[in-house]
Amino acid sequence: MVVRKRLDYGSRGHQVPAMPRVPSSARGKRSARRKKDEMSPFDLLATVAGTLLVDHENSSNAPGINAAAALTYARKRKSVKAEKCDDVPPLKSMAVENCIAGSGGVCASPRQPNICLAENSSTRNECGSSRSLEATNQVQVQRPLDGDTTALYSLVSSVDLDGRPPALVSSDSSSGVPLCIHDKDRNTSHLCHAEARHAADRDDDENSSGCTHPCTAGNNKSYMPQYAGNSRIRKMFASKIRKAARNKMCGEMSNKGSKLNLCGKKISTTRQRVQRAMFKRQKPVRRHFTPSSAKGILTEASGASFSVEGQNPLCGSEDYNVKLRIKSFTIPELFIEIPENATVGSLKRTVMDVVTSIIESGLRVGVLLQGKSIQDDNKTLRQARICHGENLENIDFTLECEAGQNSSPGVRIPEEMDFHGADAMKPLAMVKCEEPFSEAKAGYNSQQRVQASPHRVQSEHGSVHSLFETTAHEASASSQAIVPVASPSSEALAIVPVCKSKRPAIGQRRIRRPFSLPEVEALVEAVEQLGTGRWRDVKMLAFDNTDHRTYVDLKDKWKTLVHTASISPQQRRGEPVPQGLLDRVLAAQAYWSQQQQQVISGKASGQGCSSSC
DNA sequence: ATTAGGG
DNA sequence: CCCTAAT
Repeated sequence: MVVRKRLDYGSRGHQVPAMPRVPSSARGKRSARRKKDEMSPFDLLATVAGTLLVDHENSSNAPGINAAAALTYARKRKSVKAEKCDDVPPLKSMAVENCIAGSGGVCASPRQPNICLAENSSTRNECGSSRSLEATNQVQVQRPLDGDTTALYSLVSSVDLDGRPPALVSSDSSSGVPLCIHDKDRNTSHLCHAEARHAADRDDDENSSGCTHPCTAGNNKSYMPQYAGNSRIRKMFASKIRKAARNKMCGEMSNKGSKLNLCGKKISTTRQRVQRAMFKRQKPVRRHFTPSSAKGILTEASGASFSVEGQNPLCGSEDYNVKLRIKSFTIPELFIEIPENATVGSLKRTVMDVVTSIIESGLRVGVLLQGKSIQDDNKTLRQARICHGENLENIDFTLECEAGQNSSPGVRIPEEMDFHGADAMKPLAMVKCEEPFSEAKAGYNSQQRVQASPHRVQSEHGSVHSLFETTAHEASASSQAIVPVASPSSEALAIVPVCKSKRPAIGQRRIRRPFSLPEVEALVEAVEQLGTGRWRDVKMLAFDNTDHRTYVDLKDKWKTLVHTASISPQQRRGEPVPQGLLDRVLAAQAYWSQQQQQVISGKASGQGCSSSC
């Protein structure tokens, strides 16, 4: 293979340095060595002390870190990440919980997982009245009570969570507290309460080792600083969260329909920052993987949930027939991304498509009693303790995804969206992230949302980022944008707050985006010209317009390409890369590494680059 | 902000 | 892809 020699570097006038920057191989190695071998007793002490300090300072808000954990960190510093569980704020774990359609699926969340099952609406009143957007449907339900005469009327005790805003977003940039809207006129507050409890319960159910602190919700502000104060901990925390999220989203959900609540997708702020920065310094585009025009308006449909509106006073009766009426049934929350120039008609169609996809994916109703999901469908109501005399303060109904994840075509997770891709113009449903329920519990000022004007439509160019930011769990910040969503009867459900968070969300792994062949080709070509070690230039040369490929990504990709090229074809995985390309990779790698060697040797001998110049 | 490397 | 040390 002939390695392409220095060529004309085009407009940029790049000169391939005869002496490429010395890749101080020693640099990395040194650091690595240090990391592993130089941990001194001081490190341990410092670690412990620091951890304890942090713990102490935030003990009231973040019960997560404890002395034991600190010790653990100290002992296994290298695996601190794994230990971070304790630091996982309930908020994080919650967010994770609510994803329904795993990756690629739609995460809808019945923010108000309550259905108002009303028995002739005689007893119930407020519950559905406010939010019912859809037609009222009468449903006859037979409820065999296991031969027991226990009445079902207690079902009513369920929740009236309607007051809850579809999106728990704080509009106050100063507070990182997710809000639960309290509707003054309706006692929606308990909704938050109930959900917070659910969170806790779920935590327990899932053995989230020690990560059960849903109650810290009451004080987000105080709890956030904890992470801000210690970047290391924060990162570990983020990492932990990410992993938990990943596991939950992909694992849990596929098996048993998970709650249709929200999908906790967070975004790596750091990355965002980086990418944004790169965006700024964009230079003339050389490649065209990404049409830069595909920006769109992000719209969020309202979440769905219902409340049991009625109850069946069958107590003591032998009549097992229960007449229930679901007064309100809306689809779960979802995000839709659609070009600004799309027509209203297309918007409607898009919404319809998304809704359809959700429905087609299969939905089923889940029942939560005391925050715990009742999985066994064969249980009688009595066995499930859904009967008179039991603690029925909170029975929630949720929409659960019947099918596995990928069941919602065209729906993607926000982070994953490639706005530049060929399909960029296709409207996509997006996952909406919500704040942890537990957070909702904390009293917050509902006014914020109420004040929001229902006709604001976010359409600025930064919408993409905004959306991402919105989905970030850290939704602490921000301004909200309210997007009107088709809502016949107006009222709250129609208003979806979109939060724009300035603060980067911590820890959200980017979605995997395998390099396409054209991208690989572009990379190879660029490296052939520029060499290894000049990733920023490579980025500018071949991926300047591709936001999601950072120079680090390119470097990593090159690394994998080199590796791929050096192993047998049988061992290769993923989309096969043409051997020809791989050959070029090896050739370029060999050439440039040689160049670097020369530079190094030149330096070492103090000869400058005489040998190669 | 970049680069190099380990994970 | 992520995380980090060293530049």
